[in-house]
Amino acid sequence: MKQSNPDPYTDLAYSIHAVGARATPARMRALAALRHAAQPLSHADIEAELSAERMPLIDRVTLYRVLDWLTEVGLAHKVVDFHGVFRFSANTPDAKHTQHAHFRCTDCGRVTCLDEPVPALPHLPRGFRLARVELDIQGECADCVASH
Amino acid sequence: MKQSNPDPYTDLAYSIHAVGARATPARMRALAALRHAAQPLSHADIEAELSAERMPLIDRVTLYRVLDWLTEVGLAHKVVDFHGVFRFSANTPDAKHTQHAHFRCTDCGRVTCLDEPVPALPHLPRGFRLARVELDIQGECADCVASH
DNA sequence: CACTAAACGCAACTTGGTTGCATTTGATAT
DNA sequence: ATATCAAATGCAACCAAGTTGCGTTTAGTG
Ligand SMILES: [Mn+2]
Ligand SMILES: [Mn+2]
Ligand SMILES: [Zn+2]
Ligand SMILES: [Zn+2]
Repeated sequence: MKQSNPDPYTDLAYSIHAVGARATPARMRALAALRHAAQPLSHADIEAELSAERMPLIDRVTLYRVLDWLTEVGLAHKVVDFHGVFRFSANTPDAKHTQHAHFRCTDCGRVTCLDEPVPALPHLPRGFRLARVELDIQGECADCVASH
Repeated sequence: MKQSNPDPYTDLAYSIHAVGARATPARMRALAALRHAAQPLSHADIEAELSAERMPLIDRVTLYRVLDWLTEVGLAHKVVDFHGVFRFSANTPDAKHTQHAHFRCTDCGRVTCLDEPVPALPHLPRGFRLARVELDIQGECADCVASH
């Protein structure tokens, strides 16, 4: 368990060891991809990125398992997009991405983080227990509206 | 274009003719299923229901096309659930289902309509155009929490 | 360096959804 | 009533995303 990097967040192996697990290449590379991404990535997105890095290929099943595992241990966040495809994002230490909503442009496909906080939920009937909430907002971004 | 039923909403053929299209068995039966449903139904749900009615079977491709068509003309509403599966609900004339959120129990799978209105959205950056919003709330319902 | 639980790679499979095309049919016009 | 034809259907083949089972490899530990 070497401690290479002084910043615990940017050190991939450190982050993985921190949840008590083995820091394998597949996990580190997938997590790196998520951390450098500007938007939530699909399995296909990540597979494409990883195979561009000229390194040994990671099996697609392994990648599915790694992504679900990252989600399980809280290093990533999993949501389903409007096409029914799962997308993953890195959970920053302060969990920024869970605190705000995302806007997806139907034209160019870009995802914009909305800076305002997610609105308060309608409160649940007595006895109900909340697990998670997903808020997806779809439309056209300013660029696409302008260029019509 | 016979006008059999005095209530235009409960008359399936009427509703379909009203959007200028042919009232076929597949369309009427699918729409009926959605209108009688207490929750949004998946393609598989509807297929099961339709094949229980002892009538000629409707091809699965036709059902996919009918559901997307109903959505296109505004007779139905299409959303994607937490598993990435599309679910459809009938659009009542006053569009009730678009005005409130749904709670899905991870245990028993039941969907509960939350009576409170959907909270106000975070407002969008200048120039953005909103098309649709999807709010999904997941957790355990009171029954499942009680029976642990 | 040896050990072993944990992770990986591969093949096969499943589910949900789509495409192309030949055949049938609902509504209209005669 | 019947002919007509765009619109809708049925079928076969295909695709994309995700899962399961199992034998092999490997990260971390002593
Ligand atoms: Mn964000
Ligand atoms: Mn799918
Ligand atoms: Zn755009
Ligand atoms: Zn329940």
